[in-house]
Amino acid sequence: MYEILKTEGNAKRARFTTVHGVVETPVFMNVGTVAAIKGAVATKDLYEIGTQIELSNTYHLHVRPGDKLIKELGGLHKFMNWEKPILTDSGGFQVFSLAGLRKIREEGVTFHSHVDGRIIFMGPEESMQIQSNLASTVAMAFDECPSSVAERDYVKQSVERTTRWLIRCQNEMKRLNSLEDTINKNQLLFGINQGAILEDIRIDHAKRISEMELDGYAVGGLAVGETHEEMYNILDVTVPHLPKDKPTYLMGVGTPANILEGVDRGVDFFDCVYPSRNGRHGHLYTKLGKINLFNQKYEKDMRPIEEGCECPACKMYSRAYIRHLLKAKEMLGMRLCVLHNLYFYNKLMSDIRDALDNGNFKSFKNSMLDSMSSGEDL
RNA sequence: GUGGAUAUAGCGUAGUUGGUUAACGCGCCAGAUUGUGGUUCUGGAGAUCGAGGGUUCGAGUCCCUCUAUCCACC
Repeated sequence: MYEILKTEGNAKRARFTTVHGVVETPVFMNVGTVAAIKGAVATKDLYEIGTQIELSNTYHLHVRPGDKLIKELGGLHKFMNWEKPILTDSGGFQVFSLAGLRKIREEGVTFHSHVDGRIIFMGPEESMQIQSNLASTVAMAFDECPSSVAERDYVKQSVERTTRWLIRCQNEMKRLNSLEDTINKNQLLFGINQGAILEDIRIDHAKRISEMELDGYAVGGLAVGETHEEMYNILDVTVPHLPKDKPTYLMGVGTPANILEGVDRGVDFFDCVYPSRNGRHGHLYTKLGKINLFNQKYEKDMRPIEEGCECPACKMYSRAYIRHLLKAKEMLGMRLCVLHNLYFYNKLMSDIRDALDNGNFKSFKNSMLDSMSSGEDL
C-alpha cells in the first residue's frame, strides 16, 4: 500500500507498506547486489545506519549462489538475515552493463556468465521466476536499457519490446504468486520506463505502462552518460505521466544533488552504487562536499570525517587513522568509509522527509545544494 | 688476498652495432567511476644513468682509475 502523506510542488512525502514492513519515502535503497553490501557491512550495521530497504540483483544471485539454492534455504530474507524490504533488480541492466557478453532477442537475452562463462538465458519469465525464488519484496520488470546515445529507431523498437516484456512479466508474476510453494505470494512488481533521452518516446511509454496495474513505476536508463540537464529534463517530462498514486523509482541515481533534484520532480525511490563504491575508494560525502581521504592533506587530520556526524566511523575515528587504514588496505578502512557514506545518504533522505513534513523542502534543497558545493573547510 | 659479476627515479628492472626530450612495473601525488566484477581507467611528480678522467661531432652504452655491493676460491 502506498499513501501520500504530504506534497510540496511535485515532491512527494509518502509511506509504502509491504509484507516486510514500512518504507518511509523519499528513500535511498542501500545496494547489496550479491546479497551483501560490499565493504564488510553486516545486518546489524544496516540497522545502525538507518537502512530501510536493501537492493539485490537477480542476475548476479542467479549466477552465484543460484536462486534455487536460496529458495531451498527459505528465501533471500532468511538467507541474509534481513527482515525489512528488499527490492531485486531484474537483470535488465546487466544487458546493458555487460554488453558484449549478450545477445538480445524477442524471447529474451542470452548472456555469458561473467563468473564461469557458461551460457545463461533470461527472458521476462525467467527473471520473474528467479525473483520469485529469491522472494524479494519488490521485483523489477525485465527490461532493456538502451544507451543514451542509441539511434532513435533502435530506441523505439527496444522500448516497444520492453513493453511486451512487461506484459509477460506481469502475467508470469500473477501466476507465480498464486503457486502453492511460492515463498512470497505478495511479491510486488514495478514496471520500468525507457526511451533514452527522447522525450516523445519516454512520454508515450510512460502513458502506455501507466495503463497497466503495476505496484510501482521506475524511470530507468538515466545516468548512463547523458548530462545532468538532460536527465532532469527527462524527469520533468516523464514523471507527470506516471501514476501519482504509485511509488516512483529513479533507477541507479545518484549523487546527493541528483537525489534532491529527483525528489523535487516527484521521485520517491533511489538507489546508487556511489556511497558504497566511492566509500571503498576513500571518497566520502559530507554536507560541505566530497573529500578524498587518500589525499595527503588528511595525513595528520585528527578530525572525524564529518563534524557532528553520528555514524559509527565518525563517532570513533579520525580522518588520519582511516586514511592510514585505506592506504594499508586494511578492511576496516573500507568498512568505515562505506558505513559513513551510507549513513550520510540515509540521513540525507531522513532530512528530506523532515523538510517535506515541515513544508520547507525547497529551502532545504537549496541550502543543501549551496552547502555541498561550497567545499568550505574540507 | 685472487678471480668473476653488477652499479640507471624510493624499490625492482629495460635501454639495439654509440645517435634528439633515458622507458616500464610497483610505490608516491592527483582525477574519473550513477539498476556494483573490492575492479579498472586517466593524468602527474620524481634520475646530474655509482664517482672521476679519457676516446668521439655525439657516451647510460667504448676505454682507464677509484668506490660500493654480490658470488666463487684460498
